Amino acid sequence: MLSDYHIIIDEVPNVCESIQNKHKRSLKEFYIGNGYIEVDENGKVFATEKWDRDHEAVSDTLDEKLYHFSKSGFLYLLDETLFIWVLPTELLTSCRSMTILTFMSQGSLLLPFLEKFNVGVEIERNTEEEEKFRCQAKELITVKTLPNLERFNFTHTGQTKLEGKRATEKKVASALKTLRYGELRGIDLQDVIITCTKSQWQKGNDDRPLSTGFSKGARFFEANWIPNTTRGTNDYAHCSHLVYLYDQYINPYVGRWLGAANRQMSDAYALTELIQWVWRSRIRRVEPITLYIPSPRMRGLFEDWLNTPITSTHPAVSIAA
DNA sequence: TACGTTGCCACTCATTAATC
DNA sequence: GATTAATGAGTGGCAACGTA
Repeated sequence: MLSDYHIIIDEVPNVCESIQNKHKRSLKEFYIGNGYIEVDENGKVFATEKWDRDHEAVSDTLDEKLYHFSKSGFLYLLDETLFIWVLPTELLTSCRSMTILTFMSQGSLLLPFLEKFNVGVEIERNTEEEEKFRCQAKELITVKTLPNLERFNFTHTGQTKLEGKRATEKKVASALKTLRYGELRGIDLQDVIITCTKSQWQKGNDDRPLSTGFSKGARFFEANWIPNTTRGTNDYAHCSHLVYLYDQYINPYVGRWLGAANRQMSDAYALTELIQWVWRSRIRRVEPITLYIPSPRMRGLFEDWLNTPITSTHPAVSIAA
């Protein structure tokens, strides 16, 4: 059906997404031991005939959602513990050609993914455009830290482990409050975007969120909290101030599976994700912004990129697959 | 001494419970 | 169902504290 078409996508598609963690023992005993799933050498999960026959009857114990994912052929199991959804490579290869326009392709998981599944790739880049983009960013972005939060661990795990440790959460809230009544005095919080793990910012349903964790007592709840993975929206293109409470790493299971578990890849990934997030703000309208990044690693990566002229020996930035 | 940071109090607002 | 009271959460502002 697609074989006559040349397809162009202007954003890197998500190649995988974690669905669910299971304890190794329960997975071995209930899913594999009882003969409901089989897993091939690549990690692909196949529902057995037994699960086909019994899936409704055992749905109170074995996850029905996983059954449907596996029947669609999108389900993989990593290290006998993490179920992930994987983009079917046929979507990329069944057309005459697929071109993906992107920025900083070396930081996306798409390249190691295509390599793992032996999909041929040609990479083209335009260093002149990249350099223009970088120069403009350097001119428009003021990068700042939040001194009191530099020692905090803002990785996903770091933030998750803090949940409920009120004394520590309060230090973050306190730093935000100081920012609000200090440097951000007079700034409408509707013009501010902030990210951290969702559970450290709000609880309850999304229609009527209640503040919790870092936002509790921070006087910052009116700001626009958006996920660290946000991309492809113009809803925040009016925002002038950004607070980035994150230290990004590739999910270690996914990283190992894709052969991308190294420092260089991890840093490139973190930088790409950060840049995607920053470009939700009014910088996309070529207006100046102030960006607060307390994590020394993330701030260092961003400032290095901002201050290093892009030459032709710089890693590739756009791909054509 | 100046300035940044933190804790506390009083106020407002939204929600829920109680009463008619 | 409408009104009122009680409760909880969030906020603004200020005073006290700590540090250079």
